[in-house]
Amino acid sequence: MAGRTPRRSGQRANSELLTRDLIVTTALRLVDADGMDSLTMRALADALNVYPTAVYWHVGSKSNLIGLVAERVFDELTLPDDNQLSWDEWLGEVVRQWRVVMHRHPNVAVMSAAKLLTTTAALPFIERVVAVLQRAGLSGQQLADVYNAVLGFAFGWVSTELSEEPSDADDTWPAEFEEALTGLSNVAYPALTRNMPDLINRTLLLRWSSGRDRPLDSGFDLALTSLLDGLRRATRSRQGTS
Amino acid sequence: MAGRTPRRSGQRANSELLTRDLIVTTALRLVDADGMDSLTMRALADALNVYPTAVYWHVGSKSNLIGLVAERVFDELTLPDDNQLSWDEWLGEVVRQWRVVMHRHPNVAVMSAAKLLTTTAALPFIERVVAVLQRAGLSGQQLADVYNAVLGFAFGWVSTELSEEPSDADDTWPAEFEEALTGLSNVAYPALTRNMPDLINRTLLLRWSSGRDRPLDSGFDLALTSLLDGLRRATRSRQGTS
DNA sequence: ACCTGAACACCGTTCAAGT
DNA sequence: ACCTGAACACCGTTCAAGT
Repeated sequence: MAGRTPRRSGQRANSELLTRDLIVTTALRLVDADGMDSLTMRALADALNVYPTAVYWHVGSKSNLIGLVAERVFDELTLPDDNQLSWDEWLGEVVRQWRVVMHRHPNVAVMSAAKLLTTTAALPFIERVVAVLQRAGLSGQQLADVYNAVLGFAFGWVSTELSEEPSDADDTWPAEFEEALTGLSNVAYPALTRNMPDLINRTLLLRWSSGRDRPLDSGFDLALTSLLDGLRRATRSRQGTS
Repeated sequence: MAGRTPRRSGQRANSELLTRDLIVTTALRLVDADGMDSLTMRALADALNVYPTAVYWHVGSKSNLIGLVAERVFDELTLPDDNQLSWDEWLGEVVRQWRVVMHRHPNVAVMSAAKLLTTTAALPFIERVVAVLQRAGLSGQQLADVYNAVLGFAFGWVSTELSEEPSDADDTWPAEFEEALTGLSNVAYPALTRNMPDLINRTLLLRWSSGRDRPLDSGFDLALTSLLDGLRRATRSRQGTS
């Protein structure tokens, strides 16, 4: 097909030169538009109007490129001021911010929870989180536990909310799944059938739409406030332990 | 190479016949052994000593096969008795069980949070969860919110814990990352450097080992108990509020 | 019904060569 | 330094044909 082959002349089509930055920007655009699977080195090269190997020269490998895309999304985070807020309020705002950004880039969100990120680009972010926890009087193992509890929740919960729908193209599975759920026997599934109106396509394992189309706002709010409430009590009762 | 081509005779090598069940079992074995990426229809066919198209006849497509593998892992869950336990205690046990099973199949865990699961196989599990919440006096939107809060935490947090390390083969990034973290300036990163011994390779974004090798037990425990504690208070204070 | 065998349209990545 | 061009060893999936 036309468009597969880059320009034949020595220079690129547009006046911009091929840079690492432009590559990452274009990659993020592809991922946002059509999902992580649609990010191929060849499609990316096509979009940039160069040969795939030109992309390799700038980013090394696909997995490295994916890391760069994740960093780019990280940079969209703007952290709240850490005065005027208690540590749990501040962390709550950070997690909310995280969710907002991830809803802008759901395909990156899903990937971020799946792949271990080892990037120094997140260090300024982490410094602020640790500083807030330290100022709250936490230290040692307890500081690490609160950190993991909250960030694990933020990354994981939002990623689960945004998990991607199967793309079997022509498929009829949403209709079939809905039919199966509405047609459930109320003797075999008494609790489920009774509460189905509040659950169907609104809860995990009972939905066919991703949180991209149907955000689980109230469930997220409840989870976040409950977690922080519980953490506040847990840290208050045995402050400074170990 | 040898081994690529199935047997030439009419029948399979071993006496077992090729069934959907055997295919799923073999697929799970491949995924557990070498990760989700190593599950290719061709490698699977090789392991079963048939042509790839024979696998297609039984499972339809790769994405359908992945769903079947997820169901297989789901079946390993054994739910606790729901008498003798309060609803939050019971849910806590379920989430712990979930984590135990996912630690047995980390590659499936990561995939489960990334892909939207629409399977009727989980319905008996869901019925019990909803029944427990209902018996606790929850209903309507509040029931759905608690459900999403807890399951989203279970799926997401554990998936984040178990996220997979990059596999760039020969790579030296673990050592480089560790060096970057230990060599941090304590004027630029005062809180981070002060707490680094408790954080390095033990917390999200500051680790190069997956939770498969270094489980985040205490962080998980704190998060789970805090979440449930908070949920108990939140539901008690405004019971029945739709 | 169940499987073989060949083919199509893709992948990520490497290597040599150009400028 | 930066990119072209060709090639290698793979993919998922479809289709026709065998038994």
